[in-house]
Amino acid sequence: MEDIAEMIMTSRMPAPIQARLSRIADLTATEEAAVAGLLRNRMSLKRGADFIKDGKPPSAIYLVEKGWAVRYAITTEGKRQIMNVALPGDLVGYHCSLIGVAHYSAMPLSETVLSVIEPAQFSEVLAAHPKLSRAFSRLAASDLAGLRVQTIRLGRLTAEQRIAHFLSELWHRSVRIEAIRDGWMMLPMTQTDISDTLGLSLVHTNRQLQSLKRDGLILLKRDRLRVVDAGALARLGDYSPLAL
Amino acid sequence: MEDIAEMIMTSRMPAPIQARLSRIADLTATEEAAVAGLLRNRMSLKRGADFIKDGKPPSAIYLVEKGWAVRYAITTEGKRQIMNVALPGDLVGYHCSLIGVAHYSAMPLSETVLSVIEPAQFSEVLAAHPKLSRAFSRLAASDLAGLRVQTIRLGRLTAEQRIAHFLSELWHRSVRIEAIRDGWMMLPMTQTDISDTLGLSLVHTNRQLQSLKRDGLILLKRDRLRVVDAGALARLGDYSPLAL
DNA sequence: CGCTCCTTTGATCAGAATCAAACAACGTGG
DNA sequence: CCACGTTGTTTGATTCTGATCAAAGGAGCG
Repeated sequence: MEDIAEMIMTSRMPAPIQARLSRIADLTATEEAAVAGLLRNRMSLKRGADFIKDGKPPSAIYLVEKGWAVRYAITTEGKRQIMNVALPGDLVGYHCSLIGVAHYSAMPLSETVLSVIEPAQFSEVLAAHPKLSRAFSRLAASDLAGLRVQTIRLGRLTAEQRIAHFLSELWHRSVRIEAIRDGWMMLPMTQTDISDTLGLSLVHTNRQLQSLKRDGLILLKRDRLRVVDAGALARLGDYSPLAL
Repeated sequence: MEDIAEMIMTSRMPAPIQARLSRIADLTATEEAAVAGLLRNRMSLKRGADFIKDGKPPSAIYLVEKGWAVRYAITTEGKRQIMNVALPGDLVGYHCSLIGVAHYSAMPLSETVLSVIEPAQFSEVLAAHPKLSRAFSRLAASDLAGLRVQTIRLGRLTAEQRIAHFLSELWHRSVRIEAIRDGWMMLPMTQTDISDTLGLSLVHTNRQLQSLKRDGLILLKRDRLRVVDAGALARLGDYSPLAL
């Protein structure tokens, strides 16, 4: 019974965004259907395939369904800064499509499935459903909040703290979207990706990660992470989960 | 004649936001009046008087009319990180009011005049005027863009570059809002404020500023800044003005 | 099996933090 | 109107975090 109900549900609206929105506002069947209507086009990309390019007009709005993606920019000196990481259920490119030009690039970190949303259709749906409009505004607000946290992380935390803080955030967000399996989280980021997110050098990132392992706070294999002592890690990185 | 026309104009909608919105979309008289209706309550605050407090539900949305304000947070170690600076025409607290809790504090850097907007009234107006709604969404988008730029600045620029980049941004934004008088810009920030924005120590900030003065890129007095060679400063800081 | 990408280690260097203290400007009250 | 306290700026000396350089291991893949 449960299963059937769930299947019907997910056949209407893909799981990640469904879970996300339902935590923000509870939607009527009509509203859910409207969202589902936006998400009919899927696209599968492999690591590194930019789907938004800095300086170009974005061609769509993207919803991450499976896998991870990052927003990033490259300085004239060729250094890369990753601004944030988008997990399943996160929307990428909405605000760029408002301005008409992307001010960052976006790419998947691993094999990733995206829903491709037509901007015009998106604004139609928002206009027609005020409750959805509000829900998506809140999603945008949490994006903003995440960026502000990134600012603190880069500006005022030490290398060790940044890593502890960042891993805490990833862990916490993964818990929220139920992406922890058997106590492990898939972590499709290289250490280079992590350093480019945290404004550190690769070598230093590597050493700090090792130190966290040595201290028994985390376990880290190839592409999986396990946070052993989430409390201690959060305290070390001065991390507190965002409201919402 | 000009003066009278201008006075009528400003009696409808205060100058800073008027200029801002009109660059984004051209509004009808009705829409302008709707905005003006939101901005009837003014408030004057002195430096340091928090009008948004981290962790508390924000009581209103604020529009900076005169003076500068900053969004900031304090780490558990007591370090302050300023996330961004709000100049006249900038909106503060909109997204916090959506979430219902502020994830930063905000305070004026100097004697500052704010318009206090009732959140409920604000969303009513947005609901009633789709064009305004879109215009404010774009404002929000440029906020986001500014934060992303701050991320790059903190993560991948050297101290010298950060300062050059930041001063370039302030200068450019001041030009946009016509706040340059006789080639000088009011800069109501202490060097401590600047260091807390750029994630630097006070001492280092001071030395880098002096170096920019020595190199003839800027002139800096007590509370005024003059950018002598905007091109060189921008190049040094890898700054490029945001679209919009 | 050989290539490529990623991680790890070692050694050195430099940018920026910290510590300490003097100096300058400002506002206030006597 | 000046003395004084406060806040902000400047300077000097030292320390340390984290960058850079160089190169060796590992893992996955065609």
